[in-house]
Amino acid sequence: MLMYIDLMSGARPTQILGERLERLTGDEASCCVPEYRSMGRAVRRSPAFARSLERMKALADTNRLLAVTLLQRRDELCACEIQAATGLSHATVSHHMAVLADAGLVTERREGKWMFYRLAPGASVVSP
Amino acid sequence: MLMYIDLMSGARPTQILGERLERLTGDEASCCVPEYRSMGRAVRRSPAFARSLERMKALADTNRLLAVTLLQRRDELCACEIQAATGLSHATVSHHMAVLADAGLVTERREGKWMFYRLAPGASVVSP
DNA sequence: AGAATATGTAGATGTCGGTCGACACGAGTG
DNA sequence: CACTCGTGTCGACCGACATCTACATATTCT
Repeated sequence: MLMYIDLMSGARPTQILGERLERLTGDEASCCVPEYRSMGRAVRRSPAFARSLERMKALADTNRLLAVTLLQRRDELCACEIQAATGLSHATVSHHMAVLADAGLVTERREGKWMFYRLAPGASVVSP
Repeated sequence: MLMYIDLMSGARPTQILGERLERLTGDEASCCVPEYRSMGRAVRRSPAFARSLERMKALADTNRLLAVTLLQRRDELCACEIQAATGLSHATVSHHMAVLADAGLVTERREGKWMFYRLAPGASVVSP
């Protein structure tokens, strides 16, 4: 079971290793050219980069990853069920689900007193 | 451009929503059944869960995600190039690349004084 | 209306980890 | 051998965030 996560949609894996190695063996004393500085800034400025980072941060927590994993099995869960599965206080669960929702990984649906969560379509799980 | 990240390979997305809703509308006062507690513990104990969490944590940092993104374009980079791109001290770069290597996302190759990094085959990037 | 339940919000606190400086080590070079 | 350069390791600092308690809000039921 795999999870798709988009990571820099605009990136193109150009293979210019030869050019770099040529520069390395040149007469330059150091391989740390300032070109890499601007390249790093350009990547960091990209909105796709910020979005990918936000999703990674959202999934880089034990309880949030647990919630997402459980949402893969039961396709919808209410907040109190997630609270039971994680053993956290309801306040912490509310915080975690808000983080997942802000990252676009889960969708919220209110039904009376209950709050139901689903995996967002963009974060859907596919079996290979 | 997508990145494959395995997330709980043993999970099977069974659809027992009807069963759960039936229990919700039953005579039980609360929907928070202790069954979810044991399910949460079972998922957390899984080695696949720990591995997925480790990878997510490894990618949930600005500079590490930047390094991985750059490794998608230039398929190999040395440590000093990553240092130039991130603007960090060499100590911090060394720490970050060790985290990525421990997570199985990059491979290290030593060549004299230089340390070269690549994306690990398991973390390869595929275009849809 | 009042009580009980489910969830959201605010503030406080404690811990994790990102960061750097200092030192060590190995490799190439004069 | 002495020196420089690239990198790894250790210790400390500090900001971010996960967590809780307490209170607030909304909904359902009596």
